[in-house]
Amino acid sequence: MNGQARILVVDDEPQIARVLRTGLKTHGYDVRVAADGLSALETFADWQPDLVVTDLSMPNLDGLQLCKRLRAISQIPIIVLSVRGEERMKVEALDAGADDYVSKPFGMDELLARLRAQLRRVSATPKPRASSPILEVGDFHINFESRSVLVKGLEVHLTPKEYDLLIHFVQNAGKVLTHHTLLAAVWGGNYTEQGEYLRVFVGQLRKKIEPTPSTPRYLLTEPWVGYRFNPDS
Amino acid sequence: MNGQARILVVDDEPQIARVLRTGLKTHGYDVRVAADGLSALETFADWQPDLVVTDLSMPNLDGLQLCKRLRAISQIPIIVLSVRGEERMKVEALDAGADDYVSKPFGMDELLARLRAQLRRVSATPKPRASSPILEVGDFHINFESRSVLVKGLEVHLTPKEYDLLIHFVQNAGKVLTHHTLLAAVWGGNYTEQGEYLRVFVGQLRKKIEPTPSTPRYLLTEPWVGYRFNPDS
DNA sequence: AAGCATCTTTACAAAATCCTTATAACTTTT
DNA sequence: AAAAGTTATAAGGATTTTGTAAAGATGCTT
Repeated sequence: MNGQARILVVDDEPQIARVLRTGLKTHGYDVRVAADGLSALETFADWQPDLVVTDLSMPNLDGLQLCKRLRAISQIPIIVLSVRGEERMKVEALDAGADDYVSKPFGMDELLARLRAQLRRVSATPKPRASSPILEVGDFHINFESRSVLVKGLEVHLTPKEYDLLIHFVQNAGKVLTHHTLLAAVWGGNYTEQGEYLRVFVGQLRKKIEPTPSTPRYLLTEPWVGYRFNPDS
Repeated sequence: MNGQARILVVDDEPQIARVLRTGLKTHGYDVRVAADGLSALETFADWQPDLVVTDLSMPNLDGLQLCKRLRAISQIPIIVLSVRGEERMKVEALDAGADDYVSKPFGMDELLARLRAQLRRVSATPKPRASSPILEVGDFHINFESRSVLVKGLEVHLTPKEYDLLIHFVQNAGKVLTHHTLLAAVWGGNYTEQGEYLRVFVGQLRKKIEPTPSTPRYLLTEPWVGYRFNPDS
C-alpha cells in the first residue's frame, strides 16, 4: 500500500456506485467499480485491491457468495452494504467472512471511518504470535505466558471464560463478530444457541476493562448482530 | 532432566532389584522398579525415565523382547544385565537395541560408570546449566549441585518431589503453568489426571516457603488453569 | 523390627467460577 | 403508542475447583 489504497466497489445500482466512486476518490482512494459478483472476482484477480465494499443483492453472484469466494482465496477486508432491517443477511454475511457492514442509507463519513479502520487493521500487524508471547493492541497489553492483561498499564484479573472472550476480541480487533462466532469460539461449537451466556460475560468484561461500563468504549455492541472490539480511543 | 535422572530397573529377582534400587538412590538417581517386561513398558509410558537397566531372563516379556519394544518407541539408553558366560545372549541383546551390558555378578561401581557414560551420551548436546550451578530468582537462591534452597537467606528443607516442583516453578517464573504441565513435569507423562497430588504438594510447598501460607505471595493460583510463581514482592 | 521420612489417597470445608433467572432499558416494527 | 424482540445488569443457586488435614502405604535407616 505505497500510494493510494485500492478499493473495489461492487454494486449493481449505478447511482449508488457513482456516489461511492466519487466520494472515495475525493478522499484519496483508487477506486474501481464492478456491477456484479462475477465481474468483481475478475477485477479482484486482475487488480488486486486492498479492500472490497460490496452490496448484498446483486445479479449473477450475490454479496454472500462473493464473500465466501473471496475468503477462500484472500484475507482482504470486506465491508458489506446492507439495507436497514436485513439483519438476517448481515449476520449471514459476517459469518460468510465479511469484516464489517454499513446500513443503507449510509453517511459517507461513517463508511470512510469504517473503511479506515479495516485498512488500519490489516496493515497493523499480521498476528505476531509465534515469535513473541505478547500481544499489544491499542490500550491493551496481553501476555500469553503469564496470562496477564493490562489496560492502560493497569492489570486486570480475568477468569478463564472472560480471558478467552477478550483474546478473541483483541485478535479480531475492528471486526464485527457475530454472537454465533463468539459463542462457538469460547463455549465450543455446540453451545451456539445459548445467547444468554454471551451477554452476561460481555457485561462482566466491560465492568473490568471499561472506564465507564455503561457507555462502552472498547466493547461495542452491534445490535441484532454481535459485538465489535474497538482498540482506539 | 530437571532434578534427578530417572532410572527404570527391570528385574524379577527381589534381592537384586533391592540392591540396585538402594545403590542407585544413594548416588542421587530417581529409581523405579518393574518385575517384568510388561510392567516395565507400562512404567516407561507413565514415568518416562531417562535410562533403563534390565535383566535378560524374566517372566511375561524377557529382556530381549523388552529391548526391541522400547527401541520401537524411544532412543532411551538401555543397559542389560546378563549372567557371565551367556555371550550369545549379549550379542543378541545388543542387536535388539541395548546400548551396553554388565555381567552378573557385577560391581556397583562398574554399573554406575557405564550408566553415567550412557546418560552423558544422550545429554551431550544440551548442557545449559554447566556454566552456573546456581539459580537466583527474587528471594530464592537455589544450588543445583547441593540441591539446597534458600528463601531470603534462610535454608528450607524440601523433599524430592517438592524440590522438583519448586525448580519447575522458579525456572518458569512469571508464566502460568497448567496442572497438566506441572503433573507431567514432576510425576511424568501420564499422571496428568491425578490433580490431587498437585494440590497437596503445592500446599506443602507453601507451608515451607511462604511467610503466610494462607495468603500466598510467591505461589499464586490461577483458578481453573494452574499456578504461577511470582518472584517479586 | 521399629521408627522415620516421604509419597499417596481420602475426605470435607472454603472459595471461585459458571450458569440461570428475573427485571429494566432499549430498539425496531406494527 | 403498543407490541415484540433484543440487550444490560444484578443476584441467587449450582457446579467445579481449591485448600487443608489426616490416615494409609511404602521404602529407608538404625
